Amino acid sequence: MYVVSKRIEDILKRVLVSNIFKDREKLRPDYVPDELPHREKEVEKLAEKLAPAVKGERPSNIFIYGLTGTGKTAVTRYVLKMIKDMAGRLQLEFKLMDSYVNCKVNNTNYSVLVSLCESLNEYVPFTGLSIPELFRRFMRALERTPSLMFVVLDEVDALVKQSGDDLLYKLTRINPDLKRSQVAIVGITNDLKFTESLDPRVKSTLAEEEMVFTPYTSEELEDILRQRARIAFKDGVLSDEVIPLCATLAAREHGDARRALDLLRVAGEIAEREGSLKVLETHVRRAQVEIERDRVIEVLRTMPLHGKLTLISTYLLEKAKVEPTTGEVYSIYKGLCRKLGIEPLTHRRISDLINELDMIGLATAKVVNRGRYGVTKLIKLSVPEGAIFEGLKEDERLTSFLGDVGRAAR
DNA sequence: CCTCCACCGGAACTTACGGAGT
DNA sequence: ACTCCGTAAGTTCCGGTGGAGG
Repeated sequence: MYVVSKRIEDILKRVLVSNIFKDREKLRPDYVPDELPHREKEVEKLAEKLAPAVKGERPSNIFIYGLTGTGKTAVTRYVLKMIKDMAGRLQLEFKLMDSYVNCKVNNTNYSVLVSLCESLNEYVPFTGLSIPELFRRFMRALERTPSLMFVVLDEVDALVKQSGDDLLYKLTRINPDLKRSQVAIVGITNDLKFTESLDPRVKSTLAEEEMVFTPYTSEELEDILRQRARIAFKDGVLSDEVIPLCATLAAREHGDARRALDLLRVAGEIAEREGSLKVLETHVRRAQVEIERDRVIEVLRTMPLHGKLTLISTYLLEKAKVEPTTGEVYSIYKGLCRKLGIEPLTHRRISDLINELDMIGLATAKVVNRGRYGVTKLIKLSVPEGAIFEGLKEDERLTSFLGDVGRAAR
């Protein structure tokens, strides 16, 4: 008892007085720093485009493209914050507001509208109403006070893929129906050829202006990391090679700043956990493995049963040195279902589940044409099997034969 | 040069669910 | 109590595909 409470005390102490961190929150992806290194031009350009807002003129709708972690969201937040600060000092006779919606999280028309309403302090039920009714309430809330509202739709491609562009169409044409207020849309996407999938009518109004964010280079990432490290870490705890390594690793992933910051933060956490006084190269290496591993386990935890079975089927085929094609996976999958005494899904559905595995990044699925022998998908797992087993073992529906699978693996 | 495999993937439809409005 | 609504997951149906092998 004494030993345990002593250890808990140690843990608490370590959290309270860190050897490593000054302020860990500064490394979180949603933290917007006072300056955005190597995005000065973008900040300026976006500010120019949005500036008319402070005069009460509706800015053009803007579309921002760029891969993940290139600063799109940060720049947008940053500029909007400055504009709102400015507006606050000017005492305008209208309200300047913004609503940020992440469409990857809210990827249905309904939930996007719900969060738009909520940002106007308009309560709406999370289900039950019709879309037109929801839209009406949004407009009513908007008209309560004269206002200019920025609607930021982050990862808007996810919304369109899921639910079509109806809502986008309606939003782009809302202004003529508003008497006292105005809406400007900022669309953000990391799908570079997203607008091709849009209705031309939507495209022309939504993307009146366009901006493209290019990936950070390794050197630029280093600057970003240095700036954050200064405020997040205690002085002198980072050994020299840490920041360049994080930058290089992230640059390999198309210059993803979020990735770089994650690496740095987790490396710090690992160092802290083992009571090291410095963050070393080895901590970064281990951070890389840990991030990936945690991601896999988390994804697996929330994956539906049939998705898991599809994954296991692929795994078994790879172990048996059979090329996993859709057909092969499906027949193994059916066998697993029989063992579990559950109804298998259709071939068509499994084909989709395989695509989902690809999308999540647990596997890659490539369509191959084998001429005489038809067209199929060639599936390949892209994560270590250890992490897969780790993620699956909690599922008690699988425990009965997961042991067998494990043994077969050895 | 044609055929034909073994699937791909779009689209419409079904079912179940949670809840609103009346 | 009843009807209406949107979403998620899954099924059914079906036209399309492109190159190995005849």
